[in-house]
Amino acid sequence: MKKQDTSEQWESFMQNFILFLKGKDLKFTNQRKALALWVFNHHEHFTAEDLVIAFQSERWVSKATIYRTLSLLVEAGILVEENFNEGYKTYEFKFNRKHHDHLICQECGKVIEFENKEIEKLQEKVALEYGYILQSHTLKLFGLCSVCQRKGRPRRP
Amino acid sequence: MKKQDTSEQWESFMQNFILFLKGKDLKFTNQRKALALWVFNHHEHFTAEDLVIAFQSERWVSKATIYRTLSLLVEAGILVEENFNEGYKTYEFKFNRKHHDHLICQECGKVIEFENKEIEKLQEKVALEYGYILQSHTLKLFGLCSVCQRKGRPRRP
DNA sequence: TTCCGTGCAAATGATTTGCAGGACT
DNA sequence: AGTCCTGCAAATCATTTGCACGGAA
Repeated sequence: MKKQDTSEQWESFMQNFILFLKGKDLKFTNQRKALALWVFNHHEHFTAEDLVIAFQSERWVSKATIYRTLSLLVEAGILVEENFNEGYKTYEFKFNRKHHDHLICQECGKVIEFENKEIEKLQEKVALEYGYILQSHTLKLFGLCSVCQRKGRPRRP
Repeated sequence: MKKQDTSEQWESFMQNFILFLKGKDLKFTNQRKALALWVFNHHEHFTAEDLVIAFQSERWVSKATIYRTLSLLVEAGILVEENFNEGYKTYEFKFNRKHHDHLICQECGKVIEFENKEIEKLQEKVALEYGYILQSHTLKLFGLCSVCQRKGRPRRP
């Protein structure tokens, strides 16, 4: 919470990104810096379109660069791609955050992050039963949040 | 396995589809019947493209009708849509099949279906903790199957 | 200076839709 | 007969790419 912490995180974050770029002989441009700063400040889920709106309106970073940079950030392990529902990708800040899964309200779209060690253990067990080495997983729970439950019959007419 | 069983399943399946259509004042056309028959015989995962290839080549059902019918089959509860990986949808036969989750090999793409009651119970518990009413879920485990483990270092160069 | 990056617009690929003639009930 | 359907081609939507110029190293 202290300003100092955030600033340190930022340093470490940016260093990480710069090293990643160097390792691939890529340049640390103003656009990449600006986009990295934006994602650093938006830990919630967002889409490419969100970035387009934020940056294209100021005539600052083009759509093409946004998509190209998002791919880099995913490759660098800074973001993860999620396919929640519709025909577009959702991104989530991952750098230095521990793994979690999602609980999604089908009515309002609200997303809650949760972590459950017991479930993870059972997943390992299942993988073993089938002779798999588990590398990663995705768990999404879809339901109705407490607010939407109260709104009565929530289905479309 | 007995012929009789399959035939009975088919009757029940088709009746179900016809009733669904009637309920929405939709017609049971030859195209819809042909597509329903195809999915009934393809319980594995498939894509819209698979159907296009199967039917367009014989100049029998158009792409537009395939997409429109897939939506109907999902609405009827006969198919479920999955977003496994890339930029297209995968469909899976659901009618009269019990729920299951997936274990996917990242090397060869093999998909194993599994069911784990303990995990499902814990999911209910998690949803409750956050005040959600659970409606459905998706659990995907990604890993290496036993065959691919033996092939040595399986990463791309 | 030398690549690499960027912006633009055009290309792509999956899926959707408008329209006019055809097929169920 | 009256709807609902289908096929076609054109339209969308998110995302990708080719190309010529501009900017980091």
